[in-house]
Amino acid sequence: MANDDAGTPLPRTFYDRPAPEVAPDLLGRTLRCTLPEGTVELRITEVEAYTGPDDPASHAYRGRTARNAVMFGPPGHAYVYFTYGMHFCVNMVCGPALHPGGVLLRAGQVTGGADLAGKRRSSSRREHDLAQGPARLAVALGIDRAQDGEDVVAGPVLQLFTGTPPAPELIRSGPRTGVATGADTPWRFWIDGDPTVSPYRAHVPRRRRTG
DNA sequence: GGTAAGATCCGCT
DNA sequence: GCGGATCTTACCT
Repeated sequence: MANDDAGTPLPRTFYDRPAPEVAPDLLGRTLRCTLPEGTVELRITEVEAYTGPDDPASHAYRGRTARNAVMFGPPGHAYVYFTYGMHFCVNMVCGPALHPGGVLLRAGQVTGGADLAGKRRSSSRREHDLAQGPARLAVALGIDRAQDGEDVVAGPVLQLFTGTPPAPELIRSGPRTGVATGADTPWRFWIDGDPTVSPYRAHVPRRRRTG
């Protein structure tokens, strides 16, 4: 479970910067989720940055609501939201004082508690897709709405450690996945060549079900 | 009070 | 490669 390579906890100041700056810095970090069921650890391999009023794709774009309130709070907390009627996604809240926003965790390599992660991800066939995609990552870690607002600096449920960041030349960036607006903004970051990175998909509006 | 669209995933073809 | 699942949120009247 506990990984000796996890390193030391990331301090609050790590998150107190604009999301697009924090996002690439999160690659290679170790995220640990400790629940009564057990502990799962993963190495972050793919992220996306979202900011505030200047970012039409961000949940914070239209101001504070009950759903996105955590994004407007102090940095270093988890913003967990429910989408598509069935999926949870996890963000790290960044520098809200000056730049309300967060970083969506899109994929990771499970490095600890793979048995438990695999149990939760029963449809997973291979190790590399245990946390390949934001909703899969949340399932593998056991994260749902109960973790919305969790402090990822103080813990005790979610904690981030220094881990082993990739060499700078392995960090790639490109347009964000599945967003309707601001798709030209290269705020998706991933580790080049990592098998756990999710495939890019452009946004496709879903047609209303014809009655 | 009604409705359209969504920071997605899975199974089937 | 394509379409269905499933429900919350936010915007419109």
